[in-house]
Amino acid sequence: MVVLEHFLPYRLNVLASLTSNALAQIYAERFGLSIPAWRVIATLGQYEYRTARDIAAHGVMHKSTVSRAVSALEQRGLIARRPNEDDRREELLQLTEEGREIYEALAPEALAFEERFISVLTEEEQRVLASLIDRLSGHARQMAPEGEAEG
Amino acid sequence: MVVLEHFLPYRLNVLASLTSNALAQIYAERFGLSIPAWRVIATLGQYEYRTARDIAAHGVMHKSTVSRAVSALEQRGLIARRPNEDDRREELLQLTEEGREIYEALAPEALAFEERFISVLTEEEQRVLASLIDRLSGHARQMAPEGEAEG
DNA sequence: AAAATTTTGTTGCTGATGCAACTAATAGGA
DNA sequence: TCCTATTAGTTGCATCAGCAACAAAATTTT
Repeated sequence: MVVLEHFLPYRLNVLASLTSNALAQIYAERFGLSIPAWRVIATLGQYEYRTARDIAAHGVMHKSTVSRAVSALEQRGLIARRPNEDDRREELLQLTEEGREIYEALAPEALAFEERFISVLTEEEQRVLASLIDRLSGHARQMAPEGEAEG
Repeated sequence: MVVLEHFLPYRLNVLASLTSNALAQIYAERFGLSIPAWRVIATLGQYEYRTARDIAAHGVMHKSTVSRAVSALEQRGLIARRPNEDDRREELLQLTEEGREIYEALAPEALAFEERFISVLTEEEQRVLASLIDRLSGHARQMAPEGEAEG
């Protein structure tokens, strides 16, 4: 018999949703950003220039999700696109000044949230958790090669 | 700076999505069930009689999600509703014979998937992971009291 | 060099989700 | 008892996700 409360995929989903929703509230209420938008901004904050394709891979999102998030962010003036002259299929994306300001306001809050969230665990437990997640993710990717994750 | 690959909420989401998608494929392709539908069936498989409200709480789903899943399952003849004579706002739900057959075919597959999925970890690591997830979930619930999780 | 294939990114469509408003039933208070 | 508040469940609405089809550009094959 499957006891839902003990079923690992279920529990992972519940935990991920709890944290995701709590975080999304910060993104949305304070900065009007969706989770995909946040991932785009976080990627560009980290790497300066990236293409939509890179961002999708980095943020584990579907390319259409990224495309729409990028459009919205561009309209809001938070990121800028510039065609790549060497390969005109691609566009290089980067944060505008305003985009970077938002990133720099948001990043510490995201990290503070993570810190608060994970503070029930000891440092050692945090390391163990990170390692277990890594191994499970690697294994899960092998089990189901294709596919992007939620946004 | 937020390094997405190291950011715990992000990593939890990716892992949960990976497992969820892989599992959902089994539910969907083999039995035509969505995740909410699976949770309803799993709950009724476990408890026999339940109200929609119980199922929502047990499966951490929004009541509208449960309502629609229940309607669909009823139409397919997998569950039956019976008004509670003592409180006619409620309806008691239970699996039909066909519903139970599906549950009994699906449950072992779900458990086998879980087993395969978690088999990269030792028994001891599995226990540790379960405990860490429990503590984090409990803590996350305190941080953001309201709210249901994905379906 | 022409044709076929692959790749980047966009968009129409469909289905799912959560919120909020609603109905019906019950419980509680004056 | 009547009036209000709460609760179970449904449904309209807006949003959002992913798929698949597509256009444009680059790459590979012959």
